[in-house]
Amino acid sequence: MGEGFGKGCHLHLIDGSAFIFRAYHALPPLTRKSDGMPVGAVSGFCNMLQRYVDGNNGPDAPTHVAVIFDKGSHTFRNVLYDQYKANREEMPEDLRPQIPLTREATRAFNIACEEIEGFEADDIIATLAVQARDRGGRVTIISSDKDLMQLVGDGVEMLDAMKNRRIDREGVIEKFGVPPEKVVDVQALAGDSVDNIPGAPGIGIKTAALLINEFGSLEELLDRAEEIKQPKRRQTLIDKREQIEMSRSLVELDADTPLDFTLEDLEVRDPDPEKLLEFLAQMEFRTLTKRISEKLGVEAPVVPEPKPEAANPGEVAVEEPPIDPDRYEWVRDRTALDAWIEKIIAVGRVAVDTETNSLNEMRAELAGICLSVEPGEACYIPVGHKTGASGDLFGSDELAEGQLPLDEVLDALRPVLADDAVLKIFQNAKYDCKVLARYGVEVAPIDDTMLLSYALHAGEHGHGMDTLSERYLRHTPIPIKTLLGSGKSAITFDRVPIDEAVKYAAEDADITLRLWLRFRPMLHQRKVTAVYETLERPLVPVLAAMERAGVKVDRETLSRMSHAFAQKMAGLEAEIHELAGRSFNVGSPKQLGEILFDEMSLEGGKRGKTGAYATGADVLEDLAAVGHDLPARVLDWRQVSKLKSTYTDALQDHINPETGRVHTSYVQAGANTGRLASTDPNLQNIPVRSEEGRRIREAFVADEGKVLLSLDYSQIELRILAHIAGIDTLKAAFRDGQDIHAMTASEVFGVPMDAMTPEIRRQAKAINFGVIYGISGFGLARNLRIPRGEAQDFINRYFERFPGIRAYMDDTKAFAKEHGHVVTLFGRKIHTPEINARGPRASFAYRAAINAPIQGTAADIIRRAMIRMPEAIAGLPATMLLQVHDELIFEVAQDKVDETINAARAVMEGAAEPLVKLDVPIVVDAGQGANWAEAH
DNA sequence: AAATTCACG
DNA sequence: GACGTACGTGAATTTC
Repeated sequence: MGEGFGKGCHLHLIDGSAFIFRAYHALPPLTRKSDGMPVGAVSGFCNMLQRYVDGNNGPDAPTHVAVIFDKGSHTFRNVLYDQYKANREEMPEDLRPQIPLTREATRAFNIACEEIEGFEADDIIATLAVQARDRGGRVTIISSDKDLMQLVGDGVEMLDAMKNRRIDREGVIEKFGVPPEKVVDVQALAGDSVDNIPGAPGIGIKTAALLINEFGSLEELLDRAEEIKQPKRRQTLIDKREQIEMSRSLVELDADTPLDFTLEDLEVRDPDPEKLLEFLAQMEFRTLTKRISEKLGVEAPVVPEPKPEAANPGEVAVEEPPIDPDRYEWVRDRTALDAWIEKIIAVGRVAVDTETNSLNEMRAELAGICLSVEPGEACYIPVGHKTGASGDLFGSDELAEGQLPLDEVLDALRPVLADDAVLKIFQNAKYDCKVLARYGVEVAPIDDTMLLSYALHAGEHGHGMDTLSERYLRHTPIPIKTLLGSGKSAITFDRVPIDEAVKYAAEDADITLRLWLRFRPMLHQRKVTAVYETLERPLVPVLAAMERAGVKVDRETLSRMSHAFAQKMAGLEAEIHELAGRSFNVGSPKQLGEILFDEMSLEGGKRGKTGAYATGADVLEDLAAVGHDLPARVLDWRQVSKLKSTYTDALQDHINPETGRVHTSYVQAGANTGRLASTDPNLQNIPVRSEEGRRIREAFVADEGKVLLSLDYSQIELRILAHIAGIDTLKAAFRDGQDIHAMTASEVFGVPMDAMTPEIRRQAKAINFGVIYGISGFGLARNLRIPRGEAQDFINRYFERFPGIRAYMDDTKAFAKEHGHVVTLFGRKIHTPEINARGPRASFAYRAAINAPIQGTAADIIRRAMIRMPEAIAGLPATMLLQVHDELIFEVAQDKVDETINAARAVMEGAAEPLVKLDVPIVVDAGQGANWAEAH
């Protein structure tokens, strides 16, 4: 033992509970490999201790140190107030078993570890701090807990280890507006929602500090409460005196905790390397064990390596040769090609991949085709490679050596590709099928590893070849960049030297086949065969046909609008600069934020995480509403700018010169819920909500003698919600064809239907949508721009009136937590891997899990309609062109409009059947016109 | 490449 | 103890 504690000594007191919680929330839920014990918080805790110890050198190093923990949940404060900390959530299940381990960790670092039954850590810290101070020593409390700030002063400081910021007397005044000795008085008034300390209702820290500074102390304030001018505040202080005084006793720390140890026991000790490393090894912290053993100059104990995980748990490993690009074959003559075709027919399946000179399926020209029949056996048949790939600036259009003629290859392959008895396997079949179709080659039947993965793993990960190969084959494919380069100097695939192309291209076919071998049997095991066979596979040719058809877009109309928008923008820009007093880039949120909140010093400037002011539409609207002209003009400018750049300008570039039409591409495996996505260009977000924007739809026109037809599902998601959650009132309303939002308003707000106002209906509509999105008080409040409490009241009343909705939400959450996925009415599984995470990520996952079955079921229904549509309209001069989530757009000869509507509507309204019989009617509205604006 | 904003259902 | 929030998308633009 060293000398007694006294002058010159420096005591560090670490708030152990704060360390634990911070560690727990900062790290993903790690488990110990050998037995699955959760150890994430312990790991973080050790890292924090290690960092703390490392930082302790130099003149300011502590002479004494202890980590202080809470022990027991019942303390003297619970006797004072039975609601003390009553709103605390239960400790998470996976944290509880880690608590004793953090004590062990502390001892392993050879740091004093102190706790006393029935006392909070804060009281022990207070007691030690006071003792140390009284004996002339310095104290640093390592915590950012504001409850400890009352201890600061006279050589006692706090240190926020996270921000590495010391908090002294000045810091406390900054935080509380009063010096440390009056912090308790302020806290007594302000209360604390975290610890459930009531305080004085309606008084926060700011007001409390004001009052205490004015009256000098809490006692004085309460005694002279009559003198307060504000009537409400005066009354509160008089009425709630008892509650405020009790709050004070709750927040005041007890510096007389009976200790069973002394300050001398806390003397800093060097860690015992053997003991520390043994603990770390036992926890199986590899990195930390290594780092600390290096630091201490000791050999690291052996931590057992975990067994490598099987690529797919539950899967039998497939015996396959390694992926070796040098083994692939370059097919350069007819004999070789015929041998491959013979092999394909014998096996009855082949993985196919086409290489082209463009990613645009409507323009791409074939460079070559690759085939694979068995893992490790693949070939590349080049047909369009040009000479002069490198060195020659312009290349040359001369065909390179060693290629069969394109026509000969296609003629030879055509029968196999159309052969019912030969399955053609692709990764993203739609792309290859569209390219081949342009060469007059039909491909059927097909399988698609991307869609297999989508049916199996939606929500778990992406479904691109690279992702799948790395995840399921533990192999990183040759990056296409190594062949094509990137940026300006990038070349197209038809200019890649053939010997290199063989390795890359054939590898893709090899990988596709290997993925197929794994995924195919998994469909049954995971019970998603029906999803794949009825919702995915048959949709491929339907989408391919829609994309190839394209929609006619009138360039003149767009061009005229572009010019009008440009003029309007210029006018607005001049006005904006005038109002700002100087010129700046209106398109730059950063510059705009500085103008608004720094130069013009408008209220409400909030900075985002990057430090820039937020200038979103909601912010600007609030400013405009209080009479500021500049933000109002910027909103106008932004609207016009968006319409011009994204729509009238960009859309013109997408008009295919050969067809005069715009050919979007649908991403079938993009959205986790089963929805499609539309890209290049996105035709699912063409403006409609604003009058000005809607006019862009006038540019989407029908060919001569034809009209555009739009059929859309009415309120499909709410109908599905009513069915799934089993809400009789809602179901009846839909059956009776009532206004569903007005009905909701009537039920929730108690307003009779004949007294309904548009405003009340609007609020009910927002709640209805909110429910579909996994409602929260915060979200609804923001949407309706009402106080959060009011929004919460709405929600509560809604749940009271429709208890089935809450039951649905609870059940869905529980299902997701148990199974890791949710499921649509048609069996589509949407995985929710983050549902058991913690913090904001879990909240996201929760809301997504609520929404997914509803959005996903709607997506399934329209998919079923689309798949049946070609046959239903087969005899009609009608083409299905576009899908916008709940809407299908057709182009049809003028004289067959009614017949088409009848046929298409029947398919859409009956799309759920026979698999699912909904308790609510499905209603489809129809519109027609020369352009999309008229048809919608 | 990331962040911000905004268009749609 | 502290934090961030309606669900699902794609594209243009600015900024780093």
